[in-house]
Amino acid sequence: MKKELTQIQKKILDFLIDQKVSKGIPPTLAEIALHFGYKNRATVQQHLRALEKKGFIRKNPKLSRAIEITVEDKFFIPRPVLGEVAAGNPLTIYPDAIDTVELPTIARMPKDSFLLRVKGDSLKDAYIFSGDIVIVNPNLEPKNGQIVVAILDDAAVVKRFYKKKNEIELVSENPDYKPIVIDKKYPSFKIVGIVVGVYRSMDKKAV
Amino acid sequence: MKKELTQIQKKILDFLIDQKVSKGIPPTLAEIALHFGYKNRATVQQHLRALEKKGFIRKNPKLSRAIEITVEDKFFIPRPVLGEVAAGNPLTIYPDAIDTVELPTIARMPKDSFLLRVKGDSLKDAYIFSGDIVIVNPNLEPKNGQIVVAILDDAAVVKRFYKKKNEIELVSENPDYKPIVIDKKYPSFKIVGIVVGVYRSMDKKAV
DNA sequence: AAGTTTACCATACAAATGTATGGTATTTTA
DNA sequence: TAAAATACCATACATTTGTATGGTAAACTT
Repeated sequence: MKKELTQIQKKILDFLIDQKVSKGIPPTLAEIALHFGYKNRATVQQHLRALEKKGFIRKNPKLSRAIEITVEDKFFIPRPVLGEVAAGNPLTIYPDAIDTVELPTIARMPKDSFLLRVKGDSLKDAYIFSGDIVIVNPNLEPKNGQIVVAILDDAAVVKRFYKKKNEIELVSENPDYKPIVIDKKYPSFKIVGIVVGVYRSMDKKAV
Repeated sequence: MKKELTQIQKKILDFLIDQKVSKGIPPTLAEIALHFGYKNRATVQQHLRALEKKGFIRKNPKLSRAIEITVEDKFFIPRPVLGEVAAGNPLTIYPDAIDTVELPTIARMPKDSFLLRVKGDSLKDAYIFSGDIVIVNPNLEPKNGQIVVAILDDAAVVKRFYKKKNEIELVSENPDYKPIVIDKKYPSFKIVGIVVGVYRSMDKKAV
């Protein structure tokens, strides 16, 4: 049996994954048809049948929205990590995803938050370590003492944020690193978002 | 308007959250009715109407499974923390939930897993700290080097697991703590589960 | 050249689904 | 004590949904 997907089948699978990740629920046939402009559900039906035949999804017959995505591990869907962010010295942030993190299929990432993998050890006294995944919300105003992700000359850092009179100070918790002081008018400085959580999977830690 | 939930309404909300987290999709009215033993969907219908009236969910009319949970931030779902577990000296584990944690939906949380809050600093070299939430999966076999939760005489510890010839060694990463050595026939020793993830919220860290 | 796969369409239908309406009994609130 | 909310039940109905069947046209195997 041929296992490769056609262009359209791949687009539909992408849509299924995207819906499941962003909306939390798989779409109905009608919703898929609407999205792709099909005039009836039978067309979608055949694409799904092809996807199931090739082993990418499993359908629970008769139940609505019961499309299981069986690529890889059933539990996890790779999510892009948008870049690496330095806790010590700045690292470049990549325009495209540089890596993927295994997130559960059940996971629902809000559209406005994203993930970054931390490199470096300057935040070790804030208990964030190299390899950890930080959850970044770009739609929050930073308050003093919060940990933020900031862009400095095309590089990104994750540090604790302090607003002074005419400058902003980004401090590491690790005394080995000096605080970064930014004048408010510094052109290429931008707060990317607030770190709202840290997540670390233990999978790879076994010896 | 009264905002408090009745016992049954709370149970139904819990079920909605649980289904969304574990299955990824909210249930249909029929599925809820089946779970609670109701003979028809109209009963569920009224409970959902009450939940919506009190502002805990939002329904997208006419669409199947279109139940949005609107409690607090949609990003975080409250999950019970079953007890506290010692990374240093053993602590008692509580039979009922002692607290709830707003766990991000991105965190891996299989249905059979549960949460424990860590106290103590014996695992600080494994980057787990007092106050962190560990996600524990009780249905995995421990491998050498993995971090496990174990029960010793009605108290629980979280330590790194090493299986030797005739004994099991539970070691701290912190050199201040001596390893615990357990004979395989020790009666009240039991592995509770494997730590599959660590989560820490940043909310409270702002100064 | 013939067969298969792909990519759409249309129509039809049973089951699932959400919803409306009305009923009964108990508990809570005013 | 009366009114309102709660917690179930039953029946009914229009849509939604998944699915089956059959058709057309193009692209790609063999």
